[in-house]
This record gives sequence, C-alpha cells and structure tokens, in this order.
Amino acid sequence: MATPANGRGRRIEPGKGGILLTAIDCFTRHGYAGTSIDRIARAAGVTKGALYYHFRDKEQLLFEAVKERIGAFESYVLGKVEPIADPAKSLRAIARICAENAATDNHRRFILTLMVEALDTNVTLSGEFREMLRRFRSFHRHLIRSGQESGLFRNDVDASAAAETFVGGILGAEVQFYQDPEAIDVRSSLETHVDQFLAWLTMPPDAQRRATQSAREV
Amino acid sequence: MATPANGRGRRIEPGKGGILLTAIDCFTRHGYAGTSIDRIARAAGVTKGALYYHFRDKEQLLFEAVKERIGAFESYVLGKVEPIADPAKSLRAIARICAENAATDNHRRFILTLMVEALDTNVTLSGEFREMLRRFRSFHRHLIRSGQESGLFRNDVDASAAAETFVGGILGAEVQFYQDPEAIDVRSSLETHVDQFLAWLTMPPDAQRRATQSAREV
Amino acid sequence: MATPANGRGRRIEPGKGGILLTAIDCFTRHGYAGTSIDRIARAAGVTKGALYYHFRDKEQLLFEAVKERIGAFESYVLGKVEPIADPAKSLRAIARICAENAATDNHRRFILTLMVEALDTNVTLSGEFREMLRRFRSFHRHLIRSGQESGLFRNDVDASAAAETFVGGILGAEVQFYQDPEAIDVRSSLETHVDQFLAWLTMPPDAQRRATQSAREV
Amino acid sequence: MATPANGRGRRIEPGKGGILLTAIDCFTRHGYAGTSIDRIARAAGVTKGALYYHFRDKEQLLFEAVKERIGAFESYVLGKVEPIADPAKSLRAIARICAENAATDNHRRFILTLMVEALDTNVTLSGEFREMLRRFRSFHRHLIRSGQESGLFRNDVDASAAAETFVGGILGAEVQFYQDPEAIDVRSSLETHVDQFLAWLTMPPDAQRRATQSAREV
DNA sequence: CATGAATGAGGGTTCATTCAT
DNA sequence: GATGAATGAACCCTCATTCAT
Repeated sequence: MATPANGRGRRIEPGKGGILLTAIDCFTRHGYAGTSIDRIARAAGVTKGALYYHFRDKEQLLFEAVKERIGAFESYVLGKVEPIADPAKSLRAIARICAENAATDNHRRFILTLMVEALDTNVTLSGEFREMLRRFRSFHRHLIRSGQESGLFRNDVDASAAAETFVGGILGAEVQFYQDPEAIDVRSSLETHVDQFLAWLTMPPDAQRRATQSAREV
Repeated sequence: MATPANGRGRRIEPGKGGILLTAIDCFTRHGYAGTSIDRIARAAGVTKGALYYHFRDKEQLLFEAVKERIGAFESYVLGKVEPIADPAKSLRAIARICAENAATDNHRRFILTLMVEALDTNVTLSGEFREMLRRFRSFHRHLIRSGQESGLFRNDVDASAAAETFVGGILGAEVQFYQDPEAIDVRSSLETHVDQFLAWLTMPPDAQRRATQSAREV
Repeated sequence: MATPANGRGRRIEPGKGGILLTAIDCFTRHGYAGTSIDRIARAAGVTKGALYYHFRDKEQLLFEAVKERIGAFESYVLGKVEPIADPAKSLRAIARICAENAATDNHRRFILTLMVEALDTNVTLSGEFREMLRRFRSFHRHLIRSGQESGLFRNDVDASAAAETFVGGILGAEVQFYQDPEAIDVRSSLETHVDQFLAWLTMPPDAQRRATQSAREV
Repeated sequence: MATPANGRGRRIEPGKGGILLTAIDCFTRHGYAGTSIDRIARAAGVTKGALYYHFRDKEQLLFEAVKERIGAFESYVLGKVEPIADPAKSLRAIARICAENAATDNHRRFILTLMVEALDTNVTLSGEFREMLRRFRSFHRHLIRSGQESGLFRNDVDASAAAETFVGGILGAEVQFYQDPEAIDVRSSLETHVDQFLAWLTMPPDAQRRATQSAREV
C-alpha cells in the first residue's frame, strides 16, 4: 500500500502535500492565471472537491505554494552558506546555488515568474515576495558588512547598495536565462557576475579611484 | 471640439492609435491575462466591436503593443547613445535612460512584466522578447568591444559575457524596483551598477590579478 | 417528487440524457446553427455550465445526438424487418416505418435536416451521415439480392442501382413532406413508391422489354 | 474598360448583379448561416456599405438569390422540355437536366440545401420553396396526364401521386449524390429512376395486376 | 454610390466555486 | 474525507447593421 505512481512514473502523493507539489508544478509551467483548478486536480489525481477540502480557494493554494517554495529555498541557502566563514566564498556559493537551481529544477523559476505575475495582480502575494526580496538583500548586506569588518572588502562602498547590485545581477541573469536558455549559460554568467562583483569589492582604493575618475567624466 | 478627456484626466485618442495606447496601459497595470477586452474598450471609450475592427484578436493587440513599445524604446536609446563617442559614457547613459524610464513612465515595466508572463504562455511573443534581449546584449557587446579596441577597457574579459552581466544588472535592478519601489531607488541602484561595472572593466591588470586571486580561493 | 414538467407539458429529464433529448428536439426544430447553447440549456431547465459539464462543446453534443438517433432508428428498423422472411414485405415495412416516423415524431426529420446542413458545414459529421446512408443502401441491396435469388424479383437489374432508387424515393418523399405537409401525404406517397418499385422488380421480363423499348426511344 | 477579373481569374461583375452571383456562390458553399455579409462583400470585391446600398438586409439578399436561381432553373427546364412532344421523353429529359446540373454546377445544390435550411428557420423563404416544389410537381402531373390521355401511359394511376414519386426520386437521388459523390453516380442513378418509373407507367394492366398482387400480401 | 469606422446584441466557452450525497 | 453534478459570472469573439463623410 505504498503511494501509487501514475502512468508517467511520477509519484503521486495523495493528500494536501501532494496537491501542493502538483500545484507548484502547474503554476511553474503555466503561470497562475494559466493554471485552472481543474488542471491541478487532474494532475494530482484527485477531484476538485478534494482540493477544496484542503484549500479554501485558488489564492490560498497559491499562497501556500509560494510560502513552501520560498521557505525551502531560504533554508537550503542558509544550510549551505552558514558553515562558510569567508564572505567572498559565501557570495560565490549563493550564486552557484542559484545557477544550479535555474539550470536544474524549477524552484526559482516558479518564484520569479509568479513574483512578476503577482506584481500586476495580487497585492497580498506581492507583499510576500517583497519581504522575501528584502530578506535576501538583507542577508547579503550582512555578508558584505562582515567582509568589510574583517578587512576583506573595501570600506568605501555602501553595503546596502552593494547588496542591491549583487541580488540584481542574480535576478537579471536568471531572467535572461529563462528567456533564452540557448543563448545564456547561467552558470558561467553568474560566475562572471561574482567575479566582477568581488573584483570591485576587493579592489585596492587607489586603483578604484583611478578607475572611476576616468569613467565619471560624463 | 478637442479630443475629450476621460475621468482620470488622461486624454482619449480615438481610433486605432488610441486603443493601442490604452491597451499598453492596461496590460502594464494588470498583465495580459488580467486585462479583459472589455476593460480596454471601456478605458479607451469605445465598444468591443471597434476594438475588433482594428485588431484581429486579443493576441494581435498584445503583439502590436509590444512591438510598438520595443521599437520606441530601442530607437530612443539609439538616438540618445549614438552621438556619444565614449563607450563608458554610453553605458552610463543607457543605465540612466532605463532608470529614468522605470521611475517615470511605464514603458520598460510593460516590456518586463509581459516578457515574464509570456514565458509560460506565449511562444511566439516570447520569441519576440528573446530577439529584443539579444539585440540589447549585442548592442552592449559592440560598445564594450569598441572600448577594448580603443584601450579604454581591459582586453582580458569576454565582451559577450560582460554584456550579459551588464544587461542582467539592469534587468535585476528594474525587477527589484518594480517589486519594492519604496525600498529601492532605481537611479542610484543603477548608478552603483555602472560604477561597479566600469570599475571592473577599467581596472589595471595588476590590481585585477590581485583581486581575483584572493576571491577565487573557493 | 416526480420529474417536473416544463411549460409546454413535456417532461424534463435531468442529467445528461435529458439534455441530449432536449438538444435533439431543438436541433430538429431550428437546425444546428439556429440552436444556441443557451436555448438548449433553457429548454432543458439547466444552466449552460451543466451542459458543458456533460458535453465538451456544441459539436460533441450534436455528434452524440446524431449517433443516438441514427442508432435508434437503425436498430428499430432491424428489429421490425429481420423477422420478415419475404423481401418484398420487408421493403414495404421499411417504407411504412419511415412514413410513420415522418408523420408522427421528429426522428427522421432530425436526421435529414441535419444531414443537409452538415453538407456545407461539418466534414466529420457529414462522414457519419455518409456511412449511415451507405449502410442503409447496403441493407436494401441485400434484401433485393435475396429476393432475386429466391426468384421473387427479376434478375436483370443491378441490386445496387435498385437500392439507390429505393432509398432515393424514400428520402425524396420525406423532403417533400417536410417541405409541404399539407400537400403531401407521406404514407400514401411512400406506398405508391413501394408499389411502383415492386411492380418494376416483379415485372415479367417480356412486359419489361416492351415497356423500356417504347420509353428508350429518346 | 471591360469588367475587371480578380486574381483567380473569375470575373467580378460589379454592381447588384455581381454581388448576387457571389452571394449565391457563398450560400451554396457555406449555407445561409455560415455565410457572413463580410464574406460576400469580400468575395464580391465590394465593401459592406455597397452591399447594403443594393440590398436591404441579408435576408433580402437570400430572397433575391433564391428567386434568381429558381427562375433560371425553371425557365431552363421549360425551354428544353417544351419543344418535346413525347411525355416519356420529356420526363427523361428533365431527369437528365437535373443529373447534369448536380454533377456539373451548383445550381440545384444551392436550391436543395437552402430549402432544407430554410425549413427550420425562415417561414417566408420556405413558402417560396414550397411553391417551387408545387410548380415542379404540377408540371410533371400535366406531363403524365397528357401521356395518359394519349394512351402512352396507363390510366389506372393517379397522376398526382405519380408526379410525387417522380419528383421524390429526383430529389432523393440528388441528396444521396451530394452526400456521397464518390459512391453515387447521379446520372446513372437518375436514369435507373426514369427507367423504373416509365416501366411502371407503361406497364400493361394485366402484368401490373399480377405484380402488385404478389407484393401486396403483407 | 461607396467607404471606413463603429455598434451592440448574442454566441460559444471557461472556470472558480458550491453543495447534496 | 471525497465525489459528481451544477452554477453563474466573466471572457473572447462574430456579425448584421448603421452612419457620417
């Protein structure tokens, strides 16, 4: 009496958890508006009634899906990065996780596409994503600041602004990759991003001064 | 006898052009799926029939809107950047245009949100956006390469990869701003992005060597 | 607690079967294009949603209606005719069934009108009707051939061609009746048709020879 | 300045007549409900406005089309048959005309399909077709009666009933042909019909008596 | 005479949601 | 817990028709 498997070999977990996973899968592939309750129910191998027994409505299903995914991602990152002492290595690890994630499974794509869709659509959900991004930036800000305190990173840059650009670079690489997976190699793209970011952060002040001087003359 | 203004004070231009502008506005605010034909028609002050007189279906309306907007953005950027001789100043100008655009009107937001929505939804349209991004990267690649040839930028970085990170940084800053306009200041965010990018690109080789050495030890 | 009756006194059977019967009725009276889903739903006492729960779309509703009706007619004819040994009596029985059907209920009219409407409209459905007519002709061909083998019918006519004219006569009588029920008495019209057909089939060869001789001189 | 020809080489006659011919063509191919005013206008190479200038509405267009076609057919038949003295040859000629018409152009198909479509739809138009069929039967009744008076046809059959079966046979053959042109050869089918009809009409009374006797025992 | 633009009613279809069993 | 049937609102789209120019 193990959990049955459907025709295509994917395991169908019954009950609330299974429905949630199926919903995540559907939302990732077709977006929120493009996913009907019927489709989720059919894909999960349950009836619509069962679905409505577990979730109040479609929106709540989305909420729980989003929360599950955000939580899973964050705790995964934390688990991987926390043991690392060196901030530079931590940043590199995060970028690598994101690249791996984008190239391999759909977890981050789910988050990113739904985030943009919610932008125009769902205020509450959008708030959830906003908090997530704030936490993400805050996490990097702490990393960067600790790098500055330990003398690894230069002190003359604002940690907040640096965190913003770092997170932005990750998001932008992902967007470009999802949009054009044939032209973009996320892994190397994100590696370049980190290289560039760390080069800038670890740059000796004098070299930096010379560099910006020549560039700022606009 | 002037063209009348609607309740929210925006002028209603009748005819195909007016409908298109209204549609862009609606799509920007509510996404494609979230915008009903009825809504566009009402906002444009015409009936659904009129809308279908000018556009074959909702998708074609979207297509024309997207093409209009992409074309307008690209020619605007070209017009502003082409007269500039210095590649570094060009990059800075582009970032400034994008920041201005994001903070002021909805043109880039329209493109970005619809691009992500089309990802899971509309293959043809997604192709359009893919081409747009390729052109955008290509444009930057040429800028960077010309900087390298003139000795302004270091020669030991791949222009393609650099273009990718530059474009990614812009997209990422925009996404973060749209998601959380109160926490993010696009203008300064993008300025930091350019600073960092140019610092990296104009870095003297020796400083660069030291920087990456310390960072690569992962 | 019995099933309720609608305004016109016809009993409304709920569920899929009831909808199908109502649909047949509507299609018969107003044709396919002239019958809106709304009309069927209203006549069946359900909402459009219920209708779409049971049938994929309007066309499938038509398909099931047609199949039901064709099947019912064919099995009815078979049930009545098979016990009859004499081919001549069988032909007469078929004509009588069709006449009765045309004069009494709408079953054959449904088939005939939709068949003609599908001609210019629905290739797949038209194929269904084509097969039905082929089966009908084939059925008669077998009857006629068996009459020939038992010596009842003359042997110098092609059974296929005879089946064609017999079926044609039935269809033509029906068309004329539906078009002008006041001027046409289907029952006697079809009786004349059978009389004439059997007279020709059972004609002694010599009389036949004389008859055609005089007629063929064109 | 001759009338221009369109791309596919079919001549477009401008003005009312050209529109009418185009309409007939469209109605024949797609039925009344399946033909939009737009389609007719485009096919005729005029705008909808022009069409509404010449015809009050779609129904009137149909009316004029039907009248034109019925009139053309009737005067064609009259012109061919009136010179013929022999009623048997006349009947044969009519059948031949109908077969030729069905196999060659769309004139009779137009009449037949629209007749059936109007049955469920358009009372007035249906009246037009009813009158047409009455005239057609009446025409044959006269032919048959004159054959009876001249001793060619037997006198013991009702001319009206005979006309009914004759016309019915023609209609039935046409229906079968339109439904299944690959299986049905209208020309030979109608020839068999006439053979059979004349055989019956010219049958010597004694043979006829024997024939029906054996058949009537049902 | 003819056109291009626009209307508005209605049609087919989808879908989140409810509810008796 | 779960199901099948049903609802009703909304959506995209078509089409006969009108009208100023």
